[in-house]
Amino acid sequence: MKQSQLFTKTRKEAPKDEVSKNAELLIRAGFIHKEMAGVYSYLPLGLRVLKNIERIIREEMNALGGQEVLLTTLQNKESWQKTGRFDDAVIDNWFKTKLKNDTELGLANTHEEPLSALLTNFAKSFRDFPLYIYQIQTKFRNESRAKSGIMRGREFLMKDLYSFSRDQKEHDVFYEKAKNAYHKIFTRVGLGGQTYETFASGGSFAKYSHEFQTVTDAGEDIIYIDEKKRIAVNKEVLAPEVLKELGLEKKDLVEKKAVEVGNIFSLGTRFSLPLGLFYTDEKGEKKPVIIGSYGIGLGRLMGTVVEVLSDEKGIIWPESIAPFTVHLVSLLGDKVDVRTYADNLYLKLEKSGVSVLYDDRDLRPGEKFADSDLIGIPNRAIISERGMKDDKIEWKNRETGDIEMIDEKEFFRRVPRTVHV
RNA sequence: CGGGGCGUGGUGUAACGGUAGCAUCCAUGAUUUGGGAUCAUGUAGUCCGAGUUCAAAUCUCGGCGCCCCGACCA
Repeated sequence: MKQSQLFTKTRKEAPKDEVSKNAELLIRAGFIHKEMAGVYSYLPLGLRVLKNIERIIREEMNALGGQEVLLTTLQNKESWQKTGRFDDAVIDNWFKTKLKNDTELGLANTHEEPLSALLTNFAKSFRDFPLYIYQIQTKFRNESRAKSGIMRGREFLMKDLYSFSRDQKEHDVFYEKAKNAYHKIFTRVGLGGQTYETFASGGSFAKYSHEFQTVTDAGEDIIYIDEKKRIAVNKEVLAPEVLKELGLEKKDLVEKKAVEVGNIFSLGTRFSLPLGLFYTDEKGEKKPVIIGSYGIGLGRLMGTVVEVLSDEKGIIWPESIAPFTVHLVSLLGDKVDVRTYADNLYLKLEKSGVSVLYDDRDLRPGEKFADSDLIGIPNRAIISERGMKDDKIEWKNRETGDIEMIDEKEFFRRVPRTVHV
């Protein structure tokens, strides 16, 4: 894409109504626009990042055997009444609305009930299970206090996977697989080193749930990390008997602030019983389905990457989710041949499928570099008179700042051709 | 939901109760071109509603909005 055609602009100054680093940088660089507290629009650059995150998650969910669906945003209250969760006293952050005839509806808050109820139409035999069903869909939660930019909003994109197993053992095996898939996802988006599998409160059907916590001061949670074992315990369950059970010792634990980028938990028969999700086994016996749920907030994940991977100049995207993998920057001056060469190089890159943002704007170098640092594309290729006199392209790494002068052949060897939006 | 702070051009900021200023962005022109250039000209603003006052961006009350701390977070 040509940068001259990008409708967004960068800003030199941070918006006064944002304090969090993720919102500040993402707004300054033109990735997102704040519509109201806790509600953000994704602009071209931001949407590309979101789509890349989505692609990685989708790949891992499919590898788990997940089937993708898209459930509705408007929700019938019937199934929620069966589980007792339509009551505001039970879930206090519902957005609710009404049909013209006064029928009450819920706006998508989560989907255990609708999906379980839906499944009763299809899955009835032991032969139909296990099932792993997921979606990437907008959730609405009436948070009493939105905060931290895109990390805690009232409207946000979420991947939610639900597992439907025939018994606890089958559930447990999948649960472990899902854990591994989650580790892969966080590693692939560049947060592997800072993200810990964390024991948290499990609710009524399991002793623990598992959170994936990324260490950052922007986090809301306090976790205790055993760095050697690479696991952590959420403060909410920290107790001597818990540590003993998990084989951890207090002296090995380090307290850190962290943000919950994902969570998985076992729901047992909490939803299958009231909603009538049963199957008939080999012997003709009717049994309740064991359910698990597995969530990742995409916007929160994107915000966390910005919190963790940025410097004083701007964002430093990992290649896997960067809006583009290469930022081609031409320093025009009045040299026509620089423009011609850069234009041609851009066309060649596009043709060979490289995800490239071409800064073809007629601006001074300082402004172009500042924008490039802010936007944070991992690889920068600078075309200038200086390089062209030796037939070289300047290849700069956003993270390290390292610069190499390389020829076009080497340049084409280096440009990433990863699957990318 | 409790507490605190704050609302001034698109953005960021100033103005004792007394002429709403600066910077940036945007538009036009000129000079510039390796780290957010310079000059000139132009466009554009006091969140909403009441009240006090000769006079309100400024004081009072109400509303709306935003941020932060805490509570909450299926």
